[in-house]
Amino acid sequence: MKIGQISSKTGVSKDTVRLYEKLGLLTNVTRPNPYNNYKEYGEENVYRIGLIKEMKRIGLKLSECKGIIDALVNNELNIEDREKLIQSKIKQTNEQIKSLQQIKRFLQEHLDNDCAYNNSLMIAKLRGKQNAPEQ
Amino acid sequence: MKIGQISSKTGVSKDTVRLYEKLGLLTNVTRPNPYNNYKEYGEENVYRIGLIKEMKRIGLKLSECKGIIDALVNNELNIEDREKLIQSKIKQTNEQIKSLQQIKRFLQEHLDNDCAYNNSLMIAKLRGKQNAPEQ
DNA sequence: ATAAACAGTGGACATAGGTCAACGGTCAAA
DNA sequence: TTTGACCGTTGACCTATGTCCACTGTTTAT
Repeated sequence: MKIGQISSKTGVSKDTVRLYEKLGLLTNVTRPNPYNNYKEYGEENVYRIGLIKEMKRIGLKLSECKGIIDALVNNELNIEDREKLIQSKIKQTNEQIKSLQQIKRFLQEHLDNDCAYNNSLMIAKLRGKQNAPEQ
Repeated sequence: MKIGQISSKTGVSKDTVRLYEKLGLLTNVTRPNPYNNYKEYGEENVYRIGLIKEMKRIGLKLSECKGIIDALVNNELNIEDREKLIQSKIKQTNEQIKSLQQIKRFLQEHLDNDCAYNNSLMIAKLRGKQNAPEQ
């Protein structure tokens, strides 16, 4: 498919598709027609962009997205190295999940304190010298 | 404490401390000495910067960090609005956790396929037209 | 008293990740 | 065949998040 189609199919702009291509996040982009030099994008790039969107949404940088994708499809690595690479990505992901859960607990605690007696050590820590709120 | 001290205590550069202050992420920054105009940072800012670092690590932007901190300490909001704000942050956090778990499952699946028979639908989807790997 | 370390300000610069506009070529439908 | 939608390239521009530098003033150690 041409760039307009993959753009509307994935919901990212044509410029962004071109950027991702330039950054090496896409694959198998060809120019099959000798009379124009339109590029041709296959379905795997739709899939890649979808995955990139998902990873970006949770805060991964494009270079990290590329790292993951490359780890998954890299033909040059032998099985052991690829396995190690993916294991390390999984570890990173686990750590991020833990951090998020911590933040969630943190928020939840604030919420509980708000409802109960509106006085939390953490609020105090964030607020500093101000007086306790009264509302 | 002065900027050098909070900088080394938190591990972020002085410039970054100044940037965070300018962006409204810190609080209670004063200039207690009338003869110099050195700024004074309290312990609550150490705590804030630590929290910011944690949130940044998992991909939150500074504006989002500010959103969360403000939601937690905002005195202007009444309890209901603050509760709603925090609830929405918790919801966002939950969605991020789900995404991460999906990516983790995704990685795990690749790993399993790698070990088992090195041939996965998803790898194929990412790879596109290339031949199946043989290694 | 003087040098070194520290502080503040302003502005330039850097990188990531895009977005947009201009220009010229191409395709498709009326 | 002409018009409008599409494509590629280039380069400017934008926000976010910092970093660095020059200049000035202050504090501290010797």
